[in-house]
Order: sequence, then C-alpha cells, then structure tokens
Amino acid sequence: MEVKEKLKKYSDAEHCPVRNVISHFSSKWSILLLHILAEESPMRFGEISRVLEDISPKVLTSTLKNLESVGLVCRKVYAEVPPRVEYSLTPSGRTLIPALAPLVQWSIDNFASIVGNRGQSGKRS
Amino acid sequence: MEVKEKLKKYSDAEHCPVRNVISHFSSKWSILLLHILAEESPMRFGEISRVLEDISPKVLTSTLKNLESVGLVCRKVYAEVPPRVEYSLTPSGRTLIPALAPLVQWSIDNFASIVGNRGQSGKRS
DNA sequence: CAGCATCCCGTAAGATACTG
DNA sequence: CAGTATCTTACGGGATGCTG
Repeated sequence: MEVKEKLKKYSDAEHCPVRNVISHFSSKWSILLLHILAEESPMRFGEISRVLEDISPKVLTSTLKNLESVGLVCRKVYAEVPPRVEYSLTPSGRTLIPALAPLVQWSIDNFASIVGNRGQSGKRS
Repeated sequence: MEVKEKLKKYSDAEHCPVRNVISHFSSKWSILLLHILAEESPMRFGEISRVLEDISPKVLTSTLKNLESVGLVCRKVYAEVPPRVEYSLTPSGRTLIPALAPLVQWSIDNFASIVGNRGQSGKRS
C-alpha cells in the first residue's frame, strides 16, 4: 500500500492504533505509573502518592482511572475499615511494558543529546 | 537500587528520560509525522500538509519545530523563489523508529481490545 | 510556498478543601 | 485511607487571515 494512502487513513485518529493507544498513556504520569506497577504490584493509592510525591490525588485518580478504563490497570477494592484499594497491572498492561522497553532504552540513550546541555551540566531550575 | 528511590528520582520530569523524551513526541501528530518522514524523506511542508490533511499549518509548524528542536527532524531551507523547505529525519530520528516499532505493534495488536467495540463495529462519527 | 499572528476552545493538570 | 469537588491555570490544538 502506498505510504500516502496509509497515512491518510491514519490521519483519522479513530483509525490510527498508535495514536489511539498512545493517547491513553501519554499523559504526564501514565508511563511512570505503569512502570511503578510493573515493578511493584499491587500498590495502594497512598503508596503511589508517596512515590510520585508531586502528583495530586486528583491527578493520580484520573490517571489510574484512565489506565483502568483501557484495561491496563486493575483496581481492587477491599471492603474494610479503613478502606483499602490496591492497584496492579493487568495481563495486558504487563505486555505493554516490554513493548515500551526499547523506547525507554532509546530515551535513556538519547536523553542527553535531546536535552542538550540542559540537565547535563548544572542546570536545575 | 530500590524501586521507590528510582521513581522518586524520576518523579521530577527533568530527571526522567522517558517522560522527557516522550513528552516531545506524544503530541497528536508527532508519531505520525515521524513515520511519514521515516518512509519518505525529504518532504516539503505542503506535501506533509496534503498527507496529513486534517492538520493546520500552525500545528504542523509547531510539531515540526518541536521535533526539530530535539534533533529528530532536520529542516532544510532552499533560498529559492518560491521558497522551498524540506524536512527529513535526522540519524537520531531514524533510530527512534525501530525503538517505536514494538509499541506500534503492541498498539495494533491491542487496539481492538482497548477501544472495545468502538471502531470495531460500525462506529464512525 | 511556507509559514507567522491572532483569537478561541477544550482538556490536562495543579492547588486546596472536604468526605465516606 | 482513598478518594471527590471546585476552581484555576497552562497548553495543545483548531480556524482564520496575513506575509516574506
């Protein structure tokens, strides 16, 4: 198939798998969150909050909900007092991690050159 | 290193390679654009516009600039009348494509289940 | 042709306070 | 503890019109 045809087709977000999928975990914390859960599951809400110390509960909630809605994360509620909720990766979520690995590696390898002299030298806001 | 330490470190966007890198091409058209240029380089501004027919010049410009600023795309201006500008992937940009491939594949494989019955059946706006 | 300038909108994301 | 509610800001993205 012609490149142009293919891309014309994928210009429509609804028909582009990559965009459709990426859009779901390209939010600020999604990938980080996935990797946290990949290495340590299950985790409780508060635990995650403590690790991602800069995330607000609201954002964490929405990020988790988003990931849950696309079946990457599993949310398990325990009817206890005090309440306990545990998050973990779904099988589907687990398969995403290795698919992401090369990209992560690339990012690490190219981080320096991408950021240029930022982050490399003493630059810290 | 402890997972938590690692993630605490990466919570700061500036120290997280993945987020830092991904943030640059997680915009709506970036990946599509990269793949277009991966298959057909160089391309002129107008050519790209025609392929990505839904993109506005402004957004295309900013997307290209963004990709250029991180060294993924190369912009070549020809001092002619009428002006001609050609865009192509940099070597760095080319290495990104294969790193993205597994993710793309994963997206394709999991597209259906992610979107659920949307896009599968007749759903079209 | 290849943009830039400008205005507008929707949504991600942050801060803060409150609750089952 | 695990969120929700509300407000506010920042930015991506789109539309339109203009220019070197």
